[in-house]
Amino acid sequence: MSKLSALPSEGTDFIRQQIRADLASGRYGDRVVTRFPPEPNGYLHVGHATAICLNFGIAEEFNGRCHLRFDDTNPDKENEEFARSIKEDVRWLGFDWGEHLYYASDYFERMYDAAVGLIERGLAYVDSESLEAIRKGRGTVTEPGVPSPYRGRSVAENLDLFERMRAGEFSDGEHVLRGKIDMSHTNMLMRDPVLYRIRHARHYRRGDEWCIYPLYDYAHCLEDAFENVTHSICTIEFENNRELYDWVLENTGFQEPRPHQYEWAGLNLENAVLSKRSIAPLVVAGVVSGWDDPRLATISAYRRRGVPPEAIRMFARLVGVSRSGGRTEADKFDHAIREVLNFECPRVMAVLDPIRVVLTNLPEGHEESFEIQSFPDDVGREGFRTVPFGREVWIERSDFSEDPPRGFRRLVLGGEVRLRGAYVIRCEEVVKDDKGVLTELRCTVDAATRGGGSPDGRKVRGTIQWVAIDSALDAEVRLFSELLKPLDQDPEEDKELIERVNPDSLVVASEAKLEPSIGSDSPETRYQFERAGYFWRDPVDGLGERLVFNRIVALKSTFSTKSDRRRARARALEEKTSGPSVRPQISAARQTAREEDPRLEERFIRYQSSYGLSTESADLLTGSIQTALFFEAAMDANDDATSIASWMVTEVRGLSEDGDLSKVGFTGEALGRLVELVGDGTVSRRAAKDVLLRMNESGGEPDALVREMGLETVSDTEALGMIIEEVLSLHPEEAEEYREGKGKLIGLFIGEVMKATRGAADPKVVEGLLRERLGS
RNA sequence: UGGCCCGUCGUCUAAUGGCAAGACCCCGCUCUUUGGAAGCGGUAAUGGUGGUUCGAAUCCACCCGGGCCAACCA
Repeated sequence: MSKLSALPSEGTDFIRQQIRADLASGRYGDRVVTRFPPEPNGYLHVGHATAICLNFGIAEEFNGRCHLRFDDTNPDKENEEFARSIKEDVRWLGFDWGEHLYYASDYFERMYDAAVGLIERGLAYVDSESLEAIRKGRGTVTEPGVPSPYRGRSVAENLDLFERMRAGEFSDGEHVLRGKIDMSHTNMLMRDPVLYRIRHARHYRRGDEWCIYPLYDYAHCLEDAFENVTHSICTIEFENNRELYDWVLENTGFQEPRPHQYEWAGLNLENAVLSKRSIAPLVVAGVVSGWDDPRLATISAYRRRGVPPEAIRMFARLVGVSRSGGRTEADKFDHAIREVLNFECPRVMAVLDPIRVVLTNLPEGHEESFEIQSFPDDVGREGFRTVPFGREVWIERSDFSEDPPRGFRRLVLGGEVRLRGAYVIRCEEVVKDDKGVLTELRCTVDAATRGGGSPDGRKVRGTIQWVAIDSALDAEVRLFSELLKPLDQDPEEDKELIERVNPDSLVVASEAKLEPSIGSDSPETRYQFERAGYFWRDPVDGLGERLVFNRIVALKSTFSTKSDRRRARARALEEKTSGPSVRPQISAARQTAREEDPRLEERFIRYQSSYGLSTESADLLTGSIQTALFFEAAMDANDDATSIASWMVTEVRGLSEDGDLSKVGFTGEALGRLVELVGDGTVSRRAAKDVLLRMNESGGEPDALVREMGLETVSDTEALGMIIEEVLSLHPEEAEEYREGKGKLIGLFIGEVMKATRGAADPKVVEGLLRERLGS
C-alpha cells in the first residue's frame, strides 16, 4: 500500500485552502459546516459519490460536520424510496451524518416568513403573468428583459395575494412570487427570479399542507443559512447562481458570517452512464437489468458489482478537486479498485471457459490435495486453503494454443506449463471431435515438480490456474465491460445512447468451474480469481444455491489486451488550438467608454502624445474616469509616466474588484511617491509590491512604510556576500548543477537571497555577485 | 452574439513571481509458482502573441479554444 502515501497530500485544493484561510482569519470561529444536499428524485451515481467524499471528507479533516439534507422542494419528482436509497448509499460509502439529517420541506414555514419579509421591504412581488409571458419578458442573453406589468403592485396587495396563494385560492400557474431585482441585469438569473410557484400536488412528506413551493435559488441558500452551513460546495454550473444566492441571504437578514457558495468542477467520468434520463430508456429497452445493473455508474450498481467503498473514496482522492472541467479516464477508477482489492482479496482458482485435461501418467481415481497460499508474499497476509487435485482437471481454453502468437507463455503441444501450486505438465496429445473442435488435452505430469517447483532448476515459461474435475463447483460468472462503445469521431452524428450500447458489455460464462474451497466462505467474500480478475457473488442472483459471480474488475494485463490498449492512443486527439498571433488590441468596451466621454478620449490621445505611453497603456488607463484621475494624481507626485503607467496596469488595477480605484486603500499621490522610491533605488521593485499591498490594507505613507518594514534596498556587497554564502551552503547540490551548466538555477539562488532579505536586496547586484562567485 | 468561468504531459491534478512535480495510461528492464503485485528507468505539458519584472505557468492586455446562463427543475 505504499501507493497511498504517494497520493497528493491532502488539503491543497482551492476549497480546502479557502477553509484554511477562513479558519486562520476566524471568519466562522472554528466552525466548518458543509452539507450534501441531494434532491430525492433518483439514485446516486459516481458524481454524487465524489461530492459526498468532498463534503464529508472536509468535515472529518477539519473537525467540522457535514449535514445530509434532502432538497425536497419539488413535490412532483420526489419520493421516500429515493430518500431511503440515498441514505443507504451515503452510509455504504462510509460516512455518517450523525444527528444532522435535514429536510428542506421542514423549513417551508420559515421560508414563507422570509418571503413575506422580502415583500414588506419591496423586494418581491406577485406576478400574475402567464408562464409564457414571464419567459418572454425575461429577454435573452443579448437583450434586456422588460418589466412585468404587475411589477409595481403595492406591498399590501402583494402581501394579500401571497397569503391567498398559500391559502389555496388560486390554481397552478395563476400567480408566482418574484424577486424584484433588475430586469436588464447581465446575469439572467437576476432578472426578477421566480421565488415561489403554485403547485397543488401532494408532497411525499408534507402531504397537502402546502400548495406553494419555493424554487431552488430561493430555497437552497436559506436551507444553508438555517443550518449555519459555512461552506456550501456545489458544481460549476451553479456559478451564475451565486450572485442570487448572496442576494437572497443579504436581503432576508443573514449577515456575515453567513454561508458562502464555492463551485468545483465535479466529476465527469469517461463512458459512465449516470443520468436518470439516460438510464431510464436503457431499463425500458431491457438493455440493462435495472438501476443497479453492474455496468452502470450508480452507487447501487457499484455496490452490486462488488466495488468496495474504499476504492471509490480512493478514486475521489486520486482525481482531486479543481474548477476546470475535464473527463477522467475510466482506467483511473479501475486502478483504485485494484489497489484496494489486491490487498483485501484471497486468491482462488477458477476456470471460466473450461477444457478437460487428462493426466495420463496418473492412475485412475488418483486423489491428492495441496495447501496453497491465499495471498502472494508481497501482499504480506497469512492464509492457506486446501485444493484437491486429481487425474482430470479443467484449465482455461485460452491457456492452450495450437498456433501460439509471439510471446505466448502458456501451454502448447509438446510444451510445458506449470499448474499453479501443483505440477509441471507437458502436453502430449490433442483430442478433437468430428467437427474439429478441441475437446481434451492429454498431458503428463512431472512427478519431480510436486508443489509446482522445479528442483532441476529449469525455467517453466508459464503458470496457469486449474480446477480438479471431481470436486469442481459449477458457477455462472458474469464479465462486465464498457456499456457504451466509444463516441463516434463524427460530431455531426449525434447517436442515441441506445445505439452506442456495446453488445459485449455483458459476457456470461455459464460453465465456469471453481475450486471447492470457496464453498465454506461467507457469500460476501471478494476474491481474486487468479489471472482473471476480482470477483464476488452477485448479491441479487447469486446468494442462493446457484453460484453466480460478478467480475468486479479485470486484472491488469500486459499481454492479452495489447491490441485493445491501442484505444488509449487512438482516442480522439483534439488539436491544440492556437489562434493566429495578434497584436494586442484596443478593447471594445473601453473604446465605447471613450466615445461616450470626451474627457476620456482627450486623455487617451494626450497620454500617448505628451507622456509617450504606448497605445495599450493609454487604452487601459482611459477606460474610466476614476482610473485616469488616479493616474494623474500619481503623476503629481512623480512625473515618470511610463513607470507609473506600468504599475497602474499590472499591479494597481487588479486591487479593486470592479475597477473603481476610489475604493483602493491608498491615493494616487502615494503610488506616485512609491514609484519614485523605486526609481531612485531606495526600494527594490519586489519590496515595493509588498509595500503597495500594505498600503492597500492599512494605508500609510510610502517613505515611512519602507523604513518601518525595513525594506530599504540592500546593495552592500559585503552584506549580500554573506547571505549568498549561506544560501549556497544550503544548496550545495544545486550549486554544483549550476556549475555544470544548469543555468536556470540562478533564479533559485536569487530567489533565496531575496527571501532572506524579505525582498530588500537589489536583485541585479545579487545576480552579479552570484555569477562572480559561481564562476560564470 | 451579452455576462460569468476555465485552459499545465494522452488523462486527472501540483507548483500561489524563483529547479514545471505526482498519479493514471503508455513503453522498456528487473523480479516473479498470477502476463497480477512490487522495483528501476523512459516518453510526455504551461493554447498563442505582446507587455511588466533581475526572473512569469503564475501579474497585465489582446487573441484563440472550451464550458455555463434565456424551466413556475435542481
